[in-house]
Amino acid sequence: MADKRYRTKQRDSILAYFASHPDACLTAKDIIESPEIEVGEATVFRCLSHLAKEGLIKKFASDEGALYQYNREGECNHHFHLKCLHCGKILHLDCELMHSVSEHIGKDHHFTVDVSRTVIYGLCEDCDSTKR
Amino acid sequence: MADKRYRTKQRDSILAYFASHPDACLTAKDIIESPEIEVGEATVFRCLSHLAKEGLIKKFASDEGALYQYNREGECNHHFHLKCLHCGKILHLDCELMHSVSEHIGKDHHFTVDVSRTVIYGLCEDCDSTKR
DNA sequence: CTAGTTGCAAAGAGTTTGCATGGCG
DNA sequence: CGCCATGCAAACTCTTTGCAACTAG
Repeated sequence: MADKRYRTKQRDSILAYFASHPDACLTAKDIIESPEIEVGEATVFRCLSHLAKEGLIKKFASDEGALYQYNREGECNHHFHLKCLHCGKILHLDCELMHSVSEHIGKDHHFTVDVSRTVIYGLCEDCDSTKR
Repeated sequence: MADKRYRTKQRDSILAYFASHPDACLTAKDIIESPEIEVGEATVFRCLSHLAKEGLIKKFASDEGALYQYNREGECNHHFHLKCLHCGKILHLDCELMHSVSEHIGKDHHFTVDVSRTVIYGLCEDCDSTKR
């Protein structure tokens, strides 16, 4: 496998795209079809996989293929994320109580929570009100 | 769309398979390749989708395609689930504190948590100890 | 120059759909 | 009998891989 990483314009443009959409969850398709990015399909997948492996972006599974999201230098790795099932918006749950929740699960349920991989699903305020 | 549902032996055998593996997370492939089940590929997908829509099983996304899990008459809909990133095991987090967590998120963060759709990722006790 | 990267096209998985046949109610 | 379900194969989508040309270091 590749150990060294070259800095190419393709890689840079994909990373820049994530940096300019720091809260968005993007599919590979989003990037391939994005007019700002002129990169071959296979390269997009390869870059995404590299970037995810390096921790610069996060990857998670969804119904319509893998989603990728910018990882702002690890600053989102210590809090939970909420994702709205209706509009797809991601909220950052930075809150003391939630830190103690991880501890509680670790101590009392013997399970080491990986906060950065966990997404709590539900409905955001806006979607919840329009749905009733 | 189909509103009525017929009871067929294919549907029954798939449901029985879930009932006999109540904690397992199964892919469509698992079911198609299972020797106990003699059902066409397309039918498996159609049944899974029906069963999920009816709430008899739960569906969630993963890297290798959708996972389906038996839903024991809704009794898993009010607690969180923990999934080990290493061995894939699912644990049921039935605990008072966690109920109040949903409430807290609802009240203080204006987000209505859908417990049944949420999976908390991390490492279970066994995998955590072998990993260090 | 060397090793990683790219783009294209082909190959692969997983899943869906069209259509004629079969089976529940 | 009517209508949904089934099975097969073809179609589709998302993702990976082989390979020759290319480029960063």
